[in-house]
Amino acid sequence: MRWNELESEPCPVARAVSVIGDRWTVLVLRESFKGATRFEEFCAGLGAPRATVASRLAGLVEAGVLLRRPYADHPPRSDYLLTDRGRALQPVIMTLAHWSETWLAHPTAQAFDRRHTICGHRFKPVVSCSKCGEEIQPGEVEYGTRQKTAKTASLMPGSPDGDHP
Amino acid sequence: MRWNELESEPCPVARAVSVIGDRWTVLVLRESFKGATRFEEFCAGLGAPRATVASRLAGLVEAGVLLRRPYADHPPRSDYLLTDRGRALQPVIMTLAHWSETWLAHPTAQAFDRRHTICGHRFKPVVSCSKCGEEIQPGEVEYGTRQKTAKTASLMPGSPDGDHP
DNA sequence: CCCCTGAGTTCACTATTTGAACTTACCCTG
DNA sequence: CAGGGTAAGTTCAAATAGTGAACTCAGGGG
Repeated sequence: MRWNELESEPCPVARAVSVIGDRWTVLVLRESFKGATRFEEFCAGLGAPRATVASRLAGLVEAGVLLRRPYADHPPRSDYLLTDRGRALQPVIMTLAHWSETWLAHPTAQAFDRRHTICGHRFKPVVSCSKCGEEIQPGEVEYGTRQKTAKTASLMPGSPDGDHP
Repeated sequence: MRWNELESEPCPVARAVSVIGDRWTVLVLRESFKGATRFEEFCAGLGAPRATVASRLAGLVEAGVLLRRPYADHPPRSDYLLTDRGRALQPVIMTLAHWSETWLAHPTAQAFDRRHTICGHRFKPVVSCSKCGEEIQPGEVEYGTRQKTAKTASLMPGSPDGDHP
């Protein structure tokens, strides 16, 4: 199965992956959320080859996540803005960044400095259940269809490395 | 920049991407959360070439997201269990699936059937601020360092496709 | 005129993915 | 005990994608 066939899969995760399941694509989105709009800004923030940046931007535009808006003719210039669909990815990036800060500690790490503009604070994204309102703890989610739930290594001796916070 | 250099970047998103920023890796995790533990289960659920599955499983084990546990010698057999670090990725997969269900409607789509085992209901993952407790709306997050916030296409005329729910 | 910026494209190389077949080792059935 | 099945991978050639550097337009400035 080639990955461009993923977009016609019934599973929502597979279709999401067909849009943003690529290393550079996620980083392009990060730059977008941090305020980048122009080709050169994306190139500078990413350190990826220009051709790669161009192809990822084009893909995100095609997927309706970014909007390419010409802002000058003649030297034809465009910038790239998040659409509603793109902005809706913010929870994904936030939870991903939070996971990384929590579980991938690193000498030169620097937190992402996310601030909630309503209350003005730095925050952690808390994920809760839309039905009961309780915060969802790892292991409290069950995936239907198949009967079994995720099997985990909780009672394993000496799990290598899996022990940060 | 080659992507294996990403793991030593200061940005948490970049380091997260170095671990799970790959199409098949995310789908391997999906299978894990759905209960897969054995090599053949991953192969069957993914439709990816066996070599790719093997390499992604090895990568996730190396990253401490999965634990490879031998369960038989002689025909040497192992299975793959989520570690704490792996289970902590659940919010990422949930918000990703939710984004896809909301914004990538598709004829053959079928919802992921996530159920909160505490209250027993199907739910949507709601992301809120750990400081004020309010649900975070798109556009209410500001990324420090750079002054500007994400620029978006909210007041653009005729945004192509970016208008689903 | 010469160099600079912005937004890409082109090109030669390298690395990774794919799909199919092969391996190893045990179990089961007839 | 030959033949088939299962599990967990490896191996290999061919196709595909990513990399880094250089190049292209179209102006602008000095």
